[in-house]
Amino acid sequence: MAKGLQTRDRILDTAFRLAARDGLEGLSLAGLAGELGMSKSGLFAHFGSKEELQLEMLRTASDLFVAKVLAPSFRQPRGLPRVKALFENWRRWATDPGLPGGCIFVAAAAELDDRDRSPVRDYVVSQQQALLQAVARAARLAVEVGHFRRDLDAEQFAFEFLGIYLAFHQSHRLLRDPR
Amino acid sequence: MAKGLQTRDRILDTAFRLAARDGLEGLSLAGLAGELGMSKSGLFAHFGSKEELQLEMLRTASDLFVAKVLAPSFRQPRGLPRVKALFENWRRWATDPGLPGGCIFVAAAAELDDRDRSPVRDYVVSQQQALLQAVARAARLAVEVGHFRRDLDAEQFAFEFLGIYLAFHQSHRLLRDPR
DNA sequence: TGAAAAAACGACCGGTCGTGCTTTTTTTGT
DNA sequence: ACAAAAAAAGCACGACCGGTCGTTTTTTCA
Repeated sequence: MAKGLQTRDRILDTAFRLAARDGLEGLSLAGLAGELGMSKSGLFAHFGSKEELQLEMLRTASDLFVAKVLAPSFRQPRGLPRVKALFENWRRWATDPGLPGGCIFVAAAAELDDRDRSPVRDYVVSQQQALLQAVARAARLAVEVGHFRRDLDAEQFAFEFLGIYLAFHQSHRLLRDPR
Repeated sequence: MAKGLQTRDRILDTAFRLAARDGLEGLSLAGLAGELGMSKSGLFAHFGSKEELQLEMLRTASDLFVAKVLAPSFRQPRGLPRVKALFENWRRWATDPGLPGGCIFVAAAAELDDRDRSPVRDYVVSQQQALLQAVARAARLAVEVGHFRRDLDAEQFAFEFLGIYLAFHQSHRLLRDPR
């Protein structure tokens, strides 16, 4: 009963990498199966539908994001060190050479932005909001500690934080500007 | 000899709107033909390939962007008024209710970011760079006129300008936050 | 070790994709 | 008005899509 879950993890891990480059729709069962060296039907049996595979894949991506970006940052002392760690870890996440295609959430957000509501879209939205909230929380703590101006708008700070990340992501991935 | 070009324009205009929502790959010939009330082959005869259609469509999008955002802004007096107009016109472009799906270039950029080079990708990159340059130029003029600090880094300003735009676009389209 | 259960497989389904080729309809210039 | 030219339609193709199903292989556990 363990072998199944093990392959399932392998599938999700590969799907995660593949989807970062080709998008959520661009990720095809045949292509994924080929990459894994297994049959399409054998792969598909692990999931009830492609949508469920996408959802599970995004969940593993979230877990990885928490493990690599959020958790280590929030282990830093509150205030400026934590905000700086957040920035630096997030930047690393977007440029990790092991993850071609950059941040899946950036790709997914652009892909789903004006689409109808769907479980996948709802999940991406909720994750994005949770992330903005986490950044805002770190900023508020930095105000309390005295590292930031007392009148700082934490939500606005999180918004601009995201903006810099998106612009950096685009410059790095699209324009291939290493700066 | 005029009817052909006229239909061609209609096709490109509709393709432009459709691609903003569904992306460059998501835009299908059958769907586009259906939207136009014409046959897939009749439509296809206007272009040698789908790639050429995508390119032509992006060119019309660029023309529209210049006409609606850049040209009117650069008619404003140099300095702060011009920069403000740039910001405001650009914001309007991203929220134009006539263009569901927001800015095609944002969608295309996310879709193509880590893909191999292609004529379409090259075009999007060149347009993005030209846009950043235009913003930087406006910023430099604002420095000359004395509206901005003398030591302003114009390229950095353009980068952050883009960041705010991207974050705004995402918040508006994905999170549906009207703020 | 052998039977039950889980996992992987291969063939196949209806449908859509982009793209040719041929024919019909519409527009154009005389 | 009529022939030449342009535009649109019709049809078919091979490839790929997500998904189903019955069979075979592998794993698990008694």
